[in-house]
Amino acid sequence: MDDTWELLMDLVMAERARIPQIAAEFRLSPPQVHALRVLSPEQPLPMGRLACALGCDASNVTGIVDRLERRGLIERQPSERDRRVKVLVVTAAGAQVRRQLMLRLGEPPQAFATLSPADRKRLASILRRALSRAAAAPAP
Amino acid sequence: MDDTWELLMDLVMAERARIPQIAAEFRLSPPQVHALRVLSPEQPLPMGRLACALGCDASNVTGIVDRLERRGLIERQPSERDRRVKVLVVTAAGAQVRRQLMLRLGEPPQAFATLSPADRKRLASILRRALSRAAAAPAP
DNA sequence: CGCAATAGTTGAGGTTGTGAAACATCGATA
DNA sequence: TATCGATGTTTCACAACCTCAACTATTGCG
Repeated sequence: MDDTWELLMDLVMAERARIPQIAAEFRLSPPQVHALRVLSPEQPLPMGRLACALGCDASNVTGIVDRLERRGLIERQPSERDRRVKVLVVTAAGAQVRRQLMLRLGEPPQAFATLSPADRKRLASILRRALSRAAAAPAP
Repeated sequence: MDDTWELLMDLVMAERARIPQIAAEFRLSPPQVHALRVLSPEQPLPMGRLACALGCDASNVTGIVDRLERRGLIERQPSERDRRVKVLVVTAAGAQVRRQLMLRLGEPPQAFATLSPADRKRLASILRRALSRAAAAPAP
């Protein structure tokens, strides 16, 4: 009788499908979008940390970064503290693309734009409760 | 100040990341999981319709179906009405794997298991309203 | 019949992903 | 200080995914 999660899953699936489409609008692949999302222009990140954020192997990140760098969106720079690591810096061009990308990704779907303010407020409140609990109970 | 959508997006992203992991548990790839999810054992589907459901090219589906068929989870069968189309039938083994897969995919995350019944009820109500509006306003 | 349209496959080319091995570098230890 | 295990990145081999264009077989219509 409790189909709450099922409903939410429908939404997750519907939104999931939007990402490849938005990626294509920017001539990027979904992993490239994910990477650009993670890479803040204000805070360079070592490759290893990007791999961790993307949840994939470090050797895989090499290729993704290669292609983003080839387009001039990011740059590898040697770290000053540790000569093994290369930090990823978002270029000016990359920052501009990223800005528009984030805007596009952040657009709420029609379904939510038409919800009443009261519903939105309630929804936000419930979600905050749920997410805070998720954060408070990490894997052992 | 309305971060409702942002909160929901966090949830979508978190759930999105779960799928490759669950797929790996079943020794399947994410597209294979998606395909098996779409293919109901009770209702065979032509390849073209599967391609449509997966949102990808028909030529791509050929390979995905190849691999699912090689594992004995589904079968290609000639359609009786149209000798061009091949309908995809879930085998007995496929139906069993699918059953467990759906169970695993349907598990609500901890965050929702700990929500109060009242919150769940409110959440379901709001989501139903949002999704019904989304369905009522399709693309032109 | 002739022929455009449709369902599926094939092949080329690019991207994602993993795992193993190589390499340079770091940090701790003897 | 010399060594040695651990770490960050890359490279390679391999499998899967994905698209596009071309191809075959079949359908349904004029």
